[in-house]
Parts: sequence; structure tokens; C-alpha cells
Amino acid sequence: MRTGELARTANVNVETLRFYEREGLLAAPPRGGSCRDYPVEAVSVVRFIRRAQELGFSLREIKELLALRKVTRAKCSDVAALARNKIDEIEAKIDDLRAMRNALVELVEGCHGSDPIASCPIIETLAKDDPSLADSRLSNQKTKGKHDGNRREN
Amino acid sequence: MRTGELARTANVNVETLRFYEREGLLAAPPRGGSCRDYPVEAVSVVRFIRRAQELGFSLREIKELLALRKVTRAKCSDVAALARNKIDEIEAKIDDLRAMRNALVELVEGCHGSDPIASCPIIETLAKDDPSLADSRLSNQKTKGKHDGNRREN
DNA sequence: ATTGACTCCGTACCTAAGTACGGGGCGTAT
DNA sequence: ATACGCCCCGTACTTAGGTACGGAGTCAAT
Repeated sequence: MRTGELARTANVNVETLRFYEREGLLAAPPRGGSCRDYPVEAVSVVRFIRRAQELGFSLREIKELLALRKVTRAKCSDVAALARNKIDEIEAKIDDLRAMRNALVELVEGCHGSDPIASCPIIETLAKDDPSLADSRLSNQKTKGKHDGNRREN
Repeated sequence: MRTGELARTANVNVETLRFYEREGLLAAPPRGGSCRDYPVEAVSVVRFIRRAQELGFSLREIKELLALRKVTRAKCSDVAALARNKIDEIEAKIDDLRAMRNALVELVEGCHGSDPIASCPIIETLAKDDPSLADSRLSNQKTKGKHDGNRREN
């Protein structure tokens, strides 16, 4: 199976396959001449990747998942642990989004009709010089990784 | 008010201020010599930006919001419309995340204890060669913008 | 023998929202 | 007079997940 065929059956771009190979997600297949010759299993691997993405896993995590799959003494519970972890992450994101949504709904409710923008309560709230509404979520959401993204006080 | 002071009071990085200026979010202030000399209102603008970000607005959208604020004949309802739009977007994201969460929960429930990974239902489900679970959300979520991101069939 | 389809490779580009870097200038306090 | 702190600028780098480009090679059919 050559790249084009694999790409078509797995419904991804050819470049994406090369990209996955570079990233270590898809094993480099044997070559027939200069061309990659994928085994049929490659289709499942690519589909695995896409489905795991749909479930919210990053490529980095999917790589772990794929690696785990090859460790024969790995347990079902190892996978379940990763999945539960991801569930927690997703729930945290949902909570964040819900908080945003609620805040916006509240603002919209205070904002009626054809009043001039000068007195728009949404704009006023956002522009308020009150630092008590400072960036709480913004500073909490990326507190991991080697260079932490928005360190501002030091 | 110089950049350092504005950065400190608005709780952002100095580089961020320059960045906002380049992006047209923060008006270029007059210069005293070579140094920027911000009016006090700049603090509100920067805080406006950060708060709007917390509500889920992108910088591009915040730019619109800030522009709208200066159009004196703009109405409250113009702002409300943008806000409602954003609410819809956020709700769509929440729905997406809930679907992921539910799918994961279901998978985790089927995955008990210390069974070997070879028979893990999560792994099996992901690796299944059944294209009916193909990328639905993945192809719907970014259907806008000039070059659409994952066009694969043509 | 040349067109067309397919593949190869490395590299550059994309979005978003910044952060980091290196070189240089200005003002003041020691 | 020089070191410190602050500021200037342009440019490059970051993460994530790819996409696009250009030049070259290989194969079969016309």
C-alpha cells in the first residue's frame, strides 16, 4: 500500500502521513524502491490517531497511547487512567467555558436595545478600571510546560 | 506613563504592549523623546483587552469591539449581537467537549481492571477498521477562513 | 519520447498570542 | 565616567497540527 492509497482510505492528506512518520506516530514502513510500502495495519493506526484526536487527545498523548499498545504487559487500567485524566481535563475546560458563557449571558441581559454605545453596560464593565476582575483563568490555564507562557510578575 | 509603568499596572508584559500596538489594539501614544508616554486611559484599554479575552473573545474580535466603542452612533445592540454570537460559539464548543467527555466515559466504563492491554476495549475501539466513526467534528470545526485547514477530498 | 500520475525530499508557511533576543540609546546616581 | 535601569527597535522563536512548494525521480501508456 502506497502513501496515496493509505491517505485515501484513511481520509487524510499525504503530507499528514509524512508528518505523522516524522513525529513518530506512524512507523516508517519498508520501501519498495524509493516508495513507502505500508502494511494494511497502517490504516488502523492512522484511524486510531484520528479517533483519539476526536476524543480530545493531543498527538503527544496519542503517541503514548500507541506506545502503550505495544507494551504487552501493559494493563487495561493504564489506558483507563489516561482516559480518566483526559476526562478531567475536558471537564475543566467545560467549566471554564461555562463560566465565560454565564458571564456573557449576564452582560447581554443588562444590555438593552438601541441605547447609544456610550452607555453600554458591556463595554462599561469591560473598560472598568477595577483590577479585582484581573486575569484569573488566564494565568491558571497554562501552568505547565517548561516555559510557562505568561509569567509577568517576578 | 511609560511602558514599564503601564505594563505593571495593567499586569501585562512590556512586549505585549508593543505587540498590541503593532496589532492596532492599543493606539500609539505620543512620545516624550523616544519613549512612549501613555495617557491614563491606556490602562482601561489594556484591561478591556484582557477581560474580553477572558470572556472568550479573540484579539481580532476585541479590535472590533474597541473600534465599535469609538463609533458614537453605534448602539448597545451592536455589542450585544457580538456577545450573543460569542455565546453561541462557546455553547457549540461546550457541546463538542461534552460529546468527547461522554464518549470517553463510556469507553472507560467498558474497561475494567488488570486485563492485558491486548484486549482493552478502548484501544480496540480506537483501532477498529470501521470508517463509520470517521472525522465528523474534525472537519466541521474550522469551516471558515480563506484557506480552510483540512480540505482533503478534491 | 514525452506526457501524466504518482512519489520522494527538505524546507517554508500557516494561525494565535504572545515571548525572547541582541544591539543600541538616554538619564541619573555613584 | 561609568554602571544601572529603563526604553527603543527589528527580528526570530514558541506550541500544535498540519499544509504548501519546488525540484527531482520513477513508472506506464500514448
